[in-house]
Amino acid sequence: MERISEAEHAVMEVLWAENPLTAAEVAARVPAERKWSDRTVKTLLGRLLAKGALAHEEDGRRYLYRPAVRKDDYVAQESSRLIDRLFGGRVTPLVAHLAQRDKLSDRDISEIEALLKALKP
Amino acid sequence: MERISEAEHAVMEVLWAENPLTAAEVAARVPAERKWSDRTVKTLLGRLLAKGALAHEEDGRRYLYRPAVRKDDYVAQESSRLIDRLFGGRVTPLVAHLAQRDKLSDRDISEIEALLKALKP
DNA sequence: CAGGTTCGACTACATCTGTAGTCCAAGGGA
DNA sequence: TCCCTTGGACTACAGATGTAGTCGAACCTG
Repeated sequence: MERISEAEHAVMEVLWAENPLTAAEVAARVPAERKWSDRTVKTLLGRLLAKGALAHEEDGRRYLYRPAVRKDDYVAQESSRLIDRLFGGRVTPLVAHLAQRDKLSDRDISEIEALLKALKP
Repeated sequence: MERISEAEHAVMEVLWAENPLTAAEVAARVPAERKWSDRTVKTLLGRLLAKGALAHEEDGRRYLYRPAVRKDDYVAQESSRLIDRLFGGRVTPLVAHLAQRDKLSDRDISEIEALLKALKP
């Protein structure tokens, strides 16, 4: 799976949320803070197509775009990437780090505990 | 704190592990898989200096480099970045994701549970 | 049917990255 | 002293990325 850049990721999010969409529809749904012209969105759609991250079907003379990679796979890949690079591939140091940096609220802690408990046989 | 690229990060790791070091010493300590010429390492050191991620003191006509940002801060920043982008800034979904993708071994689970228990008042 | 509109394809261009190469001055060895 | 080495500064250059602009064909509107 070819690497998806940050800007491209914003486009993927739109299509993971709803698809298929035309280029104009995607542009309309990209978060407004980006302030992208629709040219920009089209460029990103083109690059994502070329990377195989999107598929398209023709609808008259337009394309309807839909994801060709699953969000979950993308998220897994990016997460692993970070965990490998910063924590030697181990999850515990990541959690320890978050804990130490006070990134975990009491509520987070409870939720995660419940989650882990459910995982145990 | 200006963004540190992946290649630059490899150089930072060397200096976080041991410092101060000369450029040649850094080059000697970079993981061999990188197969970087020492020119490359010098370029990266220069860029990191320019970004303020490193500090240098003069030692004769050479520089001794040392980190100017703490590893922990860097790690925190990169972690937050990912969690914000992929999990809406919440940690629980990250852990849930890792769990669901079988990234958590039984041992991870036990370790994390112990860690969380220690955090509770 | 003619002209404006909309599409995708292609082109542009500055910046960042990865990976070096060149240049000149300071040092060190013969 | 003279040359070779070593150091940092500056330059290079291709590929990725962010952010568009241009162009020709197909459509719709009047």
